[in-house]
Amino acid sequence: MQQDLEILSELERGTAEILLRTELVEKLKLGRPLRVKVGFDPTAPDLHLGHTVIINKMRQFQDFGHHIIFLIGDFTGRIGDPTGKSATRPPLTEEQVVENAKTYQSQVFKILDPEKTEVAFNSTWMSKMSSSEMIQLAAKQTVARMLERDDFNKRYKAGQSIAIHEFLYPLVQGYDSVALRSDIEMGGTDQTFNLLVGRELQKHYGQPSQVVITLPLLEGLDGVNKMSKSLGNYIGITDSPTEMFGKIMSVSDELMWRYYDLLSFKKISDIQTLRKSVAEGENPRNVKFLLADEIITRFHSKAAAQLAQDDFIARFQKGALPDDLPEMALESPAGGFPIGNLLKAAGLVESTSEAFRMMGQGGVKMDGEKLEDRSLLISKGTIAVFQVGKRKFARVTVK
RNA sequence: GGAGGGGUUCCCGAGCGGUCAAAGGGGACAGACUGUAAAUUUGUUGGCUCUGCCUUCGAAGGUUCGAAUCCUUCCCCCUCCA
Repeated sequence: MQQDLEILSELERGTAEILLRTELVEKLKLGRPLRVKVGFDPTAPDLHLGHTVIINKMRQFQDFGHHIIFLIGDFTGRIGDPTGKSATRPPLTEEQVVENAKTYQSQVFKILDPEKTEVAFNSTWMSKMSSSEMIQLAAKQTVARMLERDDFNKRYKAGQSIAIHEFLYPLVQGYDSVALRSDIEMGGTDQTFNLLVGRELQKHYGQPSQVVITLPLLEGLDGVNKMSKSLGNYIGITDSPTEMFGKIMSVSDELMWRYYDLLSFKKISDIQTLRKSVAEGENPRNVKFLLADEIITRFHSKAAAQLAQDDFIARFQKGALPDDLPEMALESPAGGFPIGNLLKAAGLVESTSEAFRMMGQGGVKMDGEKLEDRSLLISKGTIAVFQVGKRKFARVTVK
């Protein structure tokens, strides 16, 4: 009993909400592995730290002996989302789904134990569902209830469109819980509504309702929006150690604590100690170093983390060039390579116009020398390091 | 089915025949300052063979010396009524 309570407080750590907590306590007392379901969208196979908040929690359940179901929502992914609003997602092909699923697994298993994880695809049962069954499923929810969901509500009030199939997605997700007989479903706080639909549907299908556990959404590097690939404010778990280090260092001090809370495996008391030291004058940068070290060690290795830090110090405190400097040889047109074109060909800028803009702002350097002459021609045989802004470099050999 | 409103550059949003690559804000990027932090501040923000040229204002046609702005058809969104 005492032991159950200890487990409970560990499981509660870092969660946003548990509905209902009393039910969770009951379920934990059942003395059998609980079926914990978490769904993932197969359209974005590259995981970032935002996803790992929940994966870490899954790992925790796993460590306590529970059964983790990693559900891939391939059925909905294959239908696509032609709402029109959010940059029309093309439906995925079966091969793409399989491919994405593989990518997912290889990344997720950096945290989860593959031996103890069940991977499921909702197309297994959804693609067999007949249209009459689908309508029966739809009959179990009401439009008014759907409009309670925050984003639907806002869009409805703002006069934006809501396609019918969007109402179907929460139903499908909820039905997944029925199909899997899940005891617990976890998701981000933005999933609360969908997760609750699962509870209701299970009741309709004569099953005990799942406990819903929501986890906070991790803010992205901008500190405002949730971390997402499409916003470009993410730290991917396959990012190189140097990239990770740089991105973590660019996080604001305030956000750093948020990352500690949601991503670090350190004890809460240890994090408190760090906060205290900063309050007493410690440079927050050093605390950020520790965070970077922990995260890079998790996804790469301790050695890689150390190298990344050394590289960072050398580069930004001593002005050295990065280790992983891209090297390339570019074919020059006759008569010399116009600087704008060279920067574009090297991938340092999007367009020659941008190259000229950057030059006008003093953001372009060749071997450390600021370049300002936009008509500059780089002659064949030149080997030089070009830099645009603080973080874009390339060593170019002009052929 | 009927009536009305609307689709503008990354986003929001002005423009309603020439001076519009298109106000303003947001975001982003770059410079200064720093701890690749925040705040502040300066600037940039369609492309190119860059003092000029080319492409953009839902799509396609048309009127005009000239269209984001006018006309026609089409597509899409919203509101109210049925």
